[in-house]
Amino acid sequence: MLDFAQTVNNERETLFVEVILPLAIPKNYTYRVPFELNSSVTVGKRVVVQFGKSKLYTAIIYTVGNQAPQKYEAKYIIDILDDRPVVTPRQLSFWKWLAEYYLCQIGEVMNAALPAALKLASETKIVLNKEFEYDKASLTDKEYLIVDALEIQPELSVSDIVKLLGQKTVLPLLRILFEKNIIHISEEVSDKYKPRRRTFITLNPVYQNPDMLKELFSILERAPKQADALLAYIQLSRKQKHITRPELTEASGAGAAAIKALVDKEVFIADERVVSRLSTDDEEIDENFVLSAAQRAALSSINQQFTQKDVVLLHGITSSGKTQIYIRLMEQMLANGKQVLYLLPEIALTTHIVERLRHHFGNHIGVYHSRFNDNERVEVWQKVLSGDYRIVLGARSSVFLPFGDLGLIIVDEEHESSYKQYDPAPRYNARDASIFLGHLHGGKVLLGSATPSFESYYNAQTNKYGLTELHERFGGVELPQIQVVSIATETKQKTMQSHFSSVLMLDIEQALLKKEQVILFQNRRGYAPVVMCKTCAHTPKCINCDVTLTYHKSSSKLHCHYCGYREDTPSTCPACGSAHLEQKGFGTEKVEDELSLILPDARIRRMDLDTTRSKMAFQNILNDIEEKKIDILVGTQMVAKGLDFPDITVIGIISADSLLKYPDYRANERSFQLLAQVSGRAGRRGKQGKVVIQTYDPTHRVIGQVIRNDYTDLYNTEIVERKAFKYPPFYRIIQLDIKHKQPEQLYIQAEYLARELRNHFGDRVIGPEAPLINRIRNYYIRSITLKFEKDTVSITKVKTILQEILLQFETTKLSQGCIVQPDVDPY
DNA sequence: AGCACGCCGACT
DNA sequence: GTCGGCGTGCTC
Repeated sequence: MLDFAQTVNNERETLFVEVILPLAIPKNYTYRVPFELNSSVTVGKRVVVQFGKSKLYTAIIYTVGNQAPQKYEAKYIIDILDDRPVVTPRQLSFWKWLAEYYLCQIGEVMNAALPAALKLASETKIVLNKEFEYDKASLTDKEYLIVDALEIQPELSVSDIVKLLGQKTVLPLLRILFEKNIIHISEEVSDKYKPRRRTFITLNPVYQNPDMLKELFSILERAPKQADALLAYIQLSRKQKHITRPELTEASGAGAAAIKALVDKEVFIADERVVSRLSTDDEEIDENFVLSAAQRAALSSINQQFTQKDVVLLHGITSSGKTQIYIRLMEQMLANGKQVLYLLPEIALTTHIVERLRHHFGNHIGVYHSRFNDNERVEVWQKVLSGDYRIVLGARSSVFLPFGDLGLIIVDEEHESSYKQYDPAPRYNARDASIFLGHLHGGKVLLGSATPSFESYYNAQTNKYGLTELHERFGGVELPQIQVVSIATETKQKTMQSHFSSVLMLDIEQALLKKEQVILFQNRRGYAPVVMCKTCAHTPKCINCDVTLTYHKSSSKLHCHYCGYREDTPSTCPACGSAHLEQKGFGTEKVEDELSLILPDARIRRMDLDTTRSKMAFQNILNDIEEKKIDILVGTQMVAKGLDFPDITVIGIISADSLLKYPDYRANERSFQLLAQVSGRAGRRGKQGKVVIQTYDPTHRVIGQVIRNDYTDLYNTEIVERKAFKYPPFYRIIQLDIKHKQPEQLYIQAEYLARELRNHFGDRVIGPEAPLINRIRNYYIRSITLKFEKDTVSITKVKTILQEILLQFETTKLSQGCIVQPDVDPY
């Protein structure tokens, strides 16, 4: 169980609490505790406080003290929402560390950490003052509209009134009505989380006696519907322990009335229970797998290294059976009474892996990811807090769950860039945060990958982390055969059919004949990334961003992939009026389209952001592959992850060039990871897979390294450049994204900020530079990059100075309208 | 993040 | 002359 220091407070003493508000504000606020709540204030509980003129927020108690603030009169806390803390002191330390490390506000961390349902909704409700008589004629039109609406519907929220009037500024109006005593403003905080309840039906134990049961059936002869219901119950009870009323109604076909009649007769006993929204498959623990010799060696190596090191990197090629090693490690932790967090990239969190682990660990395992709704998230939160869940399988955000005693964190596919959150702050990396989290719990961290990030591999090479390598594919599965095809050569020989080389087509056709499956990878969604006028070379651009619009055939519109803007595809050039518009480049949509022309009988499906937007779509595609309803799957990066199906034997990389040419220092690392990962999808037991890589640059160094599956060579060549050009893992990078609506202002201000930074950090400051995309959502962007030597510069000191500079910058008149967003370790 | 205060253009 | 646009600053 968790152990919270329950503060026992003198009832006469005036207490003050410092709270964290779920806002991006730079400090915590102090509230006064009413005497009657003195004994209930505990760090980590939620309180309701008023902040500002009218807003109520759910805040978390951060500290409890008895010192009255000197400079202001503290407001009272309005209420305490919890009997026991929902956030542990350890989590609060974690939040604080995260805010400091990633240069953001602790309120932003709170927002990322707590499920929305634990942050109460503050809804300002408006009601009429019934005691007051007023002259309707004295009201303005808008005031009348409000009063009239309130006579029909007694309670309206501010947002209702905004909708009603069709204008944003209703508060002054409401204030007048309030001052005229016509309305009341009542604020109500409602707890949004409601546990799910189900009515369960059980048979009155009296009827366990066969004679009684027989008698019951004869009584029910004249009530056939009820007899049906009883029969259905008896049949169901053989299959499952718990039977809900809806299940019984469905199974019996007897209708709700018959069941109710039996409940009234006390044949059935109905009781309402809180049930889990999460799957509650009955426990079944399967221990029957045996590790190979290589796996056993790896496992003992990991265990041995954990005695000296807190972090171990497991470098194991695809299909080397890393998951089974994880399972063994988890079992050890459970035996020691510790909790385990198993992190996976969101995309890899498929029912496949969940079921596999449920199979082993039964209901002690919780799953947590963004596809869950909020009620489900709160439920996982509570069960982790209570210790019901010993293992959590989750995506990035599960590092925020309230673990009591975390013995081990496994970060699978640790190189995945999706561990880094970018958009709302905190811009944190769950892999790096895990290492600190593990440290807070005195637990161990295992990083697993077939293609480790250079940061992790470097740390392993320099003995900061332990290293275990596993280079043997489990069950003797062969590595796929990789063939590189020169697009240039095939084009010259006229053997390309649209985007498909003769080599790839032959392999696809053979696979189809053998009823095997094919994956085609194209790292670009949409149909044509660019539409260009043949006459004047005009290309349509987004109105909000500095990017060309991508043509999507399915919607027949041009889409912006950055802000979601869409417009109709013009039939003539908007600039010169020419009718000759040309589509340049190609995305997954076009690949799918053209392939279906060449192979009309093949069942082709596409998997990318556009086809998996809905909640179940992703899973549906996986199911269809499994059931062999799909012959060829065309997709983006998504297909590289989480697809583990035995009948996929051919993988085609339509164009490796967009990966290799990507203008970023990590392009080679990324390309290798992606190509190695996609290739790993080909072939399984007894079938050697085939990978075809199409490229204009078949002699590219990285392609050679992929073919030889030579990670070490890749690492050794790249690491030299990383050092020479001052990149991680030798340097720490902090990037500052500077945004402004007016480009001229942006340039001036960014230059000014860079100068200020140079005064402190010298030539460690690079830029301002124009990023790849100059403008997003109507904000122009510049970025300043800071590079600090890892060995010799204290990053903590750097951050302190940096924050001072930023604070100073933000308070000068020179930074008007400017937004500066720090991004620490912007992988 | 809200929300209020405060200062400039287009309307009754 | 006011209404209302959004820039700026504060919230315990």
